[in-house]
Amino acid sequence: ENILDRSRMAPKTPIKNEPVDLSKQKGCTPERNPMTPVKLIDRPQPDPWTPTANLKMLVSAASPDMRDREKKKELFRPIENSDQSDTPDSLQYDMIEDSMGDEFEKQRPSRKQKSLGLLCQKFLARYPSYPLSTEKTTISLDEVAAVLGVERRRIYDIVNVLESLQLVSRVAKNQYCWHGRHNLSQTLKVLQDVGELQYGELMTFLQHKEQDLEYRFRDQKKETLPDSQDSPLLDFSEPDCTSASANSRKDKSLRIMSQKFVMLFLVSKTKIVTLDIAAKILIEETQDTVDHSKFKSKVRRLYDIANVLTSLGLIKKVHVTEERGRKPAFKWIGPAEFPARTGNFSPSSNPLPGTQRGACANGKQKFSRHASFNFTQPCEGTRRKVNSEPSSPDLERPACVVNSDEHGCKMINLAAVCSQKVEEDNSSARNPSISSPLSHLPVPGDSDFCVTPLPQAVFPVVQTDVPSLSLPNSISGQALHPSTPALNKTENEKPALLPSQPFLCFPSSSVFMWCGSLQENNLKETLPTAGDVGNRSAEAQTAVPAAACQKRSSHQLTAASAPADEEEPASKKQNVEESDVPLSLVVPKKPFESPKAEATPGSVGTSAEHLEDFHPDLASPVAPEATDKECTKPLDSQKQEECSQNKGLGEPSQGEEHISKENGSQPFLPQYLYVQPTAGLSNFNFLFSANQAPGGISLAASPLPSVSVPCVMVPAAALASFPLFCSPAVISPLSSVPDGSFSAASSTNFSVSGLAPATPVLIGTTAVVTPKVSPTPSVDPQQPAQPALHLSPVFARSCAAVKLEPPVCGGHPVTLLKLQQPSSAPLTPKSIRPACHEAFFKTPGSLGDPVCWKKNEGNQTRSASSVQRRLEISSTSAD
DNA sequence: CGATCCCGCCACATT
DNA sequence: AATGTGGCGGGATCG
Repeated sequence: ENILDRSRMAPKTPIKNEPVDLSKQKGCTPERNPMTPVKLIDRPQPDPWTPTANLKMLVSAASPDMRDREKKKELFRPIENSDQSDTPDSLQYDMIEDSMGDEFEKQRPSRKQKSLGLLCQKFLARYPSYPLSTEKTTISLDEVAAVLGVERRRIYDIVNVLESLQLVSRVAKNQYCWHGRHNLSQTLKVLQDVGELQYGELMTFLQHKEQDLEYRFRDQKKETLPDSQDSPLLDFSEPDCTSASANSRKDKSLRIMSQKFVMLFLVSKTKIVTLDIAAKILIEETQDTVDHSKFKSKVRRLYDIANVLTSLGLIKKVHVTEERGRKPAFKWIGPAEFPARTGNFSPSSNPLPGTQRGACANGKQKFSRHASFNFTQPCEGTRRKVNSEPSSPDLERPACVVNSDEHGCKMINLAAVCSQKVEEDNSSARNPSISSPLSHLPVPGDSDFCVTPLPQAVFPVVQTDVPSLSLPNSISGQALHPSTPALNKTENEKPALLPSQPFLCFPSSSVFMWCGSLQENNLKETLPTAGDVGNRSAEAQTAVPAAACQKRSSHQLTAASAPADEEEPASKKQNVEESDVPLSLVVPKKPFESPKAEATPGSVGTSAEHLEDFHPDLASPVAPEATDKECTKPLDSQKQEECSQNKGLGEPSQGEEHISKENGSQPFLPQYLYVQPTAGLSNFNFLFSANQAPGGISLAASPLPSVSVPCVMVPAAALASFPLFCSPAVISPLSSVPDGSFSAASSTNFSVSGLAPATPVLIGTTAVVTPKVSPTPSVDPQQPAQPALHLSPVFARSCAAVKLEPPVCGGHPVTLLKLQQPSSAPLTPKSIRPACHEAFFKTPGSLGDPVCWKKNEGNQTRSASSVQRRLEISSTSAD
């Protein structure tokens, strides 16, 4: 509908403003956006511009009926149209169909045409979903409002929600910085973690019990908790800088509400949340009392938020049948589960940047940062962070604190929510593939990659967090980083930094093997998802994919139909978007993606590709990224010095096999190989094994020192839950050796040993990357904290993991935890930081030596290092 | 008639 | 005080 509407809308809406715009545009010519940095998307207002639109325009022009204003616009448009002809397909259809009837509508813009959702789509169309690193796009509220032809107030509605997801951040008065979706997965992860903390316990609890309980709870709810939720869940806001003063009203509402709303989805089993339940949960006070009016008001706001989220392709409207009848509800169709429940907490540390506006007003700094980070691809981002660390400004973002105690109440609600039955809006919606599969993907990588801009800096941390459960986190993080480091080298960034950090640096080309923690099963599931994504990407790039992904096909169709999708991601379609979303998810999985992304704009696709690796089909199709392929193969011959294994790799699929071979026993393991194309960076190749081994990873990771890759192998069991890790552990580059030591764990795929010699590798913990960046630090602290706070579950898990690990790193992990905990306890970011520092320093030695890394024995060292790093980072930043 | 949600008043925040 | 933000809810539309 929206689409159609849009087309229609275009004509009308703008009326007032448009003239202005037009004038501007004219000057510039179609692309005009000159003014706006954004430029990216011309299509922004595609609606009008579609070819069909043009026709309409012409027609209308011909007819006297047309309005004056319209005329103006139209006149201009035609010109523009020519340029933009490419505009979105959807529009076109509409246009065609409508063309005749439109006129009427034009005249009178229906409410729909003015809807916030549509407006949001237009808004999003203006900016690239995955902006290039270099670009930092600045958004001027006034300008956008004028261009879109709406009052500024409406723009606030959109921006506030986007900000809650960190798609944008406020830079200054009237100015926002567009970050795109690079960090989206990270943000979601954080929200999920936080949500779990707050609601999760109950949720899970409830879930088990099930609906019955739910209902009960609902009733109970009233009684139970007063929730103090008031305080922003995630406060992105920076506690520190800005005076607390700001808190007052701003923190609340839309931004926070949006985050909470998203959390409900992420925590909900069904991924479906009804408006009323959400409203009740979100109402600060006790639910019962809630006046009807208050409730109504809340619902209204939720509609506003839902419209934006829908435009983002994160949710869609559905109906749930409950006891009584059907109720409006929304279903989450965005990426789902990242790291997953297993190790959630970490995120909290970094919470989302979003809110923090006020904080220090460092607009400048932020700005710069953003610039640097944002766009760079994830990988770079991480790197930069490192570099940037010194800069420190980031601190602003200090971690967010999450307070989530009120869980109880919420939980109840959640439970209710969860329990809800969904009618399922439609068969299609359900595709498990989308939501669930994705979930599997761990995002660890993403976070790293994504790391985005400062504000987001947090994320990186988050990543770590995930793993936080046990060391694994760090590991995972590290894994990701490798690429970054490499980049750094190339770039010249400071090697020094790198060393400190947890990553591995490989000389330009190197091959990495990853072990996926995911279980086969999971993998499979994930794969599909990935596949989807991949497909999309592939399709976009090449037509190939389709076959492979049946699943998506339905969804894809749209995409397929419009080859251009890639280009237009944001522009319109949810469909596309949806796919996009998943993609993003995917990306996360593969830590490396980011690098690629850098190289290729279509980073998203790339990520998918990686995933695809698993599937032969996908992989090949993906090809589009010739680079990848090239990389892979070349790797064989070339790069992978170490990778004896890799040889086989030539192809990704093969790579898997190899891995498996090595692993031998492990059936699941070999998931895939990821080769990183050199594209942007130095050439890195990655091989992933999908196996679960995650557990191993975690530990292994910690041990950084010994780059020896071997580490990885943690018993999966523990980690299993976290897919992420794998990677970290992974990293071990080539693993020629296997395992010896660790592998014992079973999964061990790699033997890093080989690597060490071959190339200098730096292994960092995940944290590493971020280290310097202030934001991250904060995050780290949090992570630890969370666990502590929270809970047990995680904690326990972590412990378990640790136990498993013992052989390898055992102790270390634990240690880390402890350290973290302290920090966590305080909760407050600040407090945490200090702690971190201390901790950080303790271990430093290990970190510092590059050499150590390579060889290091020590898991311990590694772990410590990672931890330290984190700490450092925080500290540095703080400093 | 209930579900949506546009519109813009106006309070609070920031400059 | 002016201007930026954005809470909030009346009431118009939609279905």
